[in-house]
Amino acid sequence: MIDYPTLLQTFKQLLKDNGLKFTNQREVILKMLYEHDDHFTPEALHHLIKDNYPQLNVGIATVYRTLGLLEDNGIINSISFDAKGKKYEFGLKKHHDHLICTRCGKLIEFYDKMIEEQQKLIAKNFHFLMTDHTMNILGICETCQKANKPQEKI
Amino acid sequence: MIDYPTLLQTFKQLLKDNGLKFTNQREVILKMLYEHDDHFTPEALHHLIKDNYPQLNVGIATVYRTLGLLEDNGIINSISFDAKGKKYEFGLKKHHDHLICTRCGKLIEFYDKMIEEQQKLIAKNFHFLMTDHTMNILGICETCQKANKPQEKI
DNA sequence: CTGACTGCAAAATCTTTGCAAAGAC
DNA sequence: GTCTTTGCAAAGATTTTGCAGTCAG
Repeated sequence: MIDYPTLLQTFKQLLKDNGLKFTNQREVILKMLYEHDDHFTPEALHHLIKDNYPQLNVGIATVYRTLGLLEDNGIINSISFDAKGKKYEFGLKKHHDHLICTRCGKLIEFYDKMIEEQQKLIAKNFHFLMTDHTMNILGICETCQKANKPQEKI
Repeated sequence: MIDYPTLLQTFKQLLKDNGLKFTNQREVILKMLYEHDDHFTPEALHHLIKDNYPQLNVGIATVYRTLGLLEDNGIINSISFDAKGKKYEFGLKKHHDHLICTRCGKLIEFYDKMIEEQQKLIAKNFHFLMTDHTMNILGICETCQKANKPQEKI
């Protein structure tokens, strides 16, 4: 995976190329997503940053604006799992797919060689030059299954 | 696919089994989703119903409540596409995935048995109760590869 | 009759926007 | 110094909830 100094360099160049400015807020948001191999809602990320960099006093609006910026440039990815918004993860890492719990929103990453191979085959059969793919398996995670064993809501 | 009278019967039984009542509003919402092979936001569905059954005067809250009820029982599915909410579709039909051309935006549906089976296996390994899954293969279609047209956003 | 359902409006969430002050270059 | 960015608060957009009247069984 890309190392942090290189990532930072790339990010700075990207900003420069677009007449944008490199700010502490932008760096901290990038860094948090790089360092944590996890998926964050904008709000969770905001909390995390406030805890780690209280003196910066980052506003939630800046978090949203920076996430949009990073996503537009392919540095992070977002996943929509329900009506309660998106989750973001650092994007420049090994390809993987997701299991998403539709009750608690938990995301689990997985990689399956057979599926990757099969996708290549499908693309080939349709004479498609595959550049990317996403797969989400939606369902109910083990914890939620146990927690809600008796079906109550009709 | 299930025929409407059977679906209605199933729905009524489901309600009865849970001490819930069969109402005109609930039937109309079910019927709309059954009859249209399309994806609706709650708001779009609300409009459609108001246009078709103006005398019922269905409230948006009832649409949300009924969609939740139907989804919880697997009669309809929801898809999250961005932070702006979900779309719903009738759920008791054949699954398919998509190939998407990033140059011309063409969308090709496909179904692959091996991938479907493999997904089940993955869900099982994670003790996930799979309710749905989506797979999109992004790339360049045959036509666009030949045309070698300049890249543009979908 | 009784308890569930409904529409309405208000509240709750989540995200975006306007703006004056602060900051990057 | 100039133009972008920021935090704040207000506005938007979407979804949920409280409640009194209505309706199904």
